[in-house]
Amino acid sequence: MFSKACEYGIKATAYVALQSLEEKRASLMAIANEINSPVAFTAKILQQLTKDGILYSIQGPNGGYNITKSDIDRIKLSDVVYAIDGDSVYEGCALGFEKCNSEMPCPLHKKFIGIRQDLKYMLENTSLFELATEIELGLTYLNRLKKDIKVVKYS
Amino acid sequence: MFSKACEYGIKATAYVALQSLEEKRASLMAIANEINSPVAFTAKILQQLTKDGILYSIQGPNGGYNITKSDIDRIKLSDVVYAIDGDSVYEGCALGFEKCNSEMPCPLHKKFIGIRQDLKYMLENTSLFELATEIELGLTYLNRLKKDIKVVKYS
DNA sequence: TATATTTCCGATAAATTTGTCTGAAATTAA
DNA sequence: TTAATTTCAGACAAATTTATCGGAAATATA
Repeated sequence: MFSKACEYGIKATAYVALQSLEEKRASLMAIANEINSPVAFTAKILQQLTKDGILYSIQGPNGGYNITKSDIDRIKLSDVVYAIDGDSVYEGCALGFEKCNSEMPCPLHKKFIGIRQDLKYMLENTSLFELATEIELGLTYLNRLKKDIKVVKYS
Repeated sequence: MFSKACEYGIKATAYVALQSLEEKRASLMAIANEINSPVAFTAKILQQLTKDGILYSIQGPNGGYNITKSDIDRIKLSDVVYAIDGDSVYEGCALGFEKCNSEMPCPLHKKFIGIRQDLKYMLENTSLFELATEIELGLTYLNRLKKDIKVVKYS
C-alpha cells in the first residue's frame, strides 16, 4: 500500500506532531528510536518532508524537527503520503495503466472506485492533530516496544 | 497496491479465462501480446500461477494455458492476488507492523479496517468469469492498444 | 572564537523487484 | 525418428527501493 519510506514518514511526522504539542523539538535520533527505524534512512525522509513543508527543521545543538500548532491542525495524512509516495495510492490504476477511466476502464476500474474514494477521503480528513492526540491518549501506538519501566533501587 | 508481477498476473489470468470460455488455449506469446507485458517476465508469472493451480498448462505445439469452465466460476481475484503477492494487501498493517490489532493498534489501524474489509470482500467476490465476460462484452479493457483493423486491399 | 551538536547533502552499498537469456523437457506432427 | 513448437527452470542483469557512510553547513554555548 505505502512504501517503506512512506510508512516511516507517517510515523515520524506523527511523533514530531506529538512532541510539538508539548512544545518540544524531536531530534533525528529521538525519532528513529521512537519509531524503530534505520537512522540514516530516516534522516533522508525527514529532509524530504522538510523540503515539502511538512516539517520545520533547526540545525545545531538543541535543534531538531517540529511542526507549528496551526500546521498540526492543517496538515492531513494525504499531504504526508503525497510528499513521499505521490498520489498513486488513491489516484493510480489498480492494474498499472497510465490512463484508466470510465471511457476505457481496466477490468478492475469500477470495483476500485469506491475503495479508492474511501481511502482518499480518509487520508484527506485525518489531521496530524488527530493522530498525535490518539497516541498521547494511549489509544494507538507508534512502536511495539515495551516502555522502559523506571525502577528505583533502594540500597 | 499490487506488485507489477501481480498486475500482469491478473491481466494474464483474465485473458486466459476469456479464451477458455471460447474453448481456446492461450500461448505465452499471445498473452504477453494481449496484455502488453515483457514476454520472459510474463512466462515466470504464468509458471507461478500454474504451480498454484490457477492455470492449467500444456507443452508442445498447440500448447498453452487454459482454465476449466468450473474453475473460471470458482476462482476469485483473491486467489490470483494471493498466489503472487500473498495476503499483505488486505491483511497487512498499513504502517508495516508485524502485529497490529485492536489490542495494540497502529495510528491508522481503525481507519483502515473498513477499507481493508471492502477490498477483501471485493477480491473474494470477483470471479474470473465476471472479469472475462466484462472484457468480452467490451465493457472493460486489458490493454490500451487499438485493435488492428483488417484492411482488404483491392488490386 | 573554538567546540560540540545537529541537520543537510551527495555518494555508495545492499536488498528487492523487475526483466532477460539460454537451454532442457514435453509434445505434436511430418 | 526428426524437427518444430511450446512450456519449464535456473542463472543472470537491470532498475528501483531501502539503507549506510562521510563530510559539509548551521548554530548554540562555553
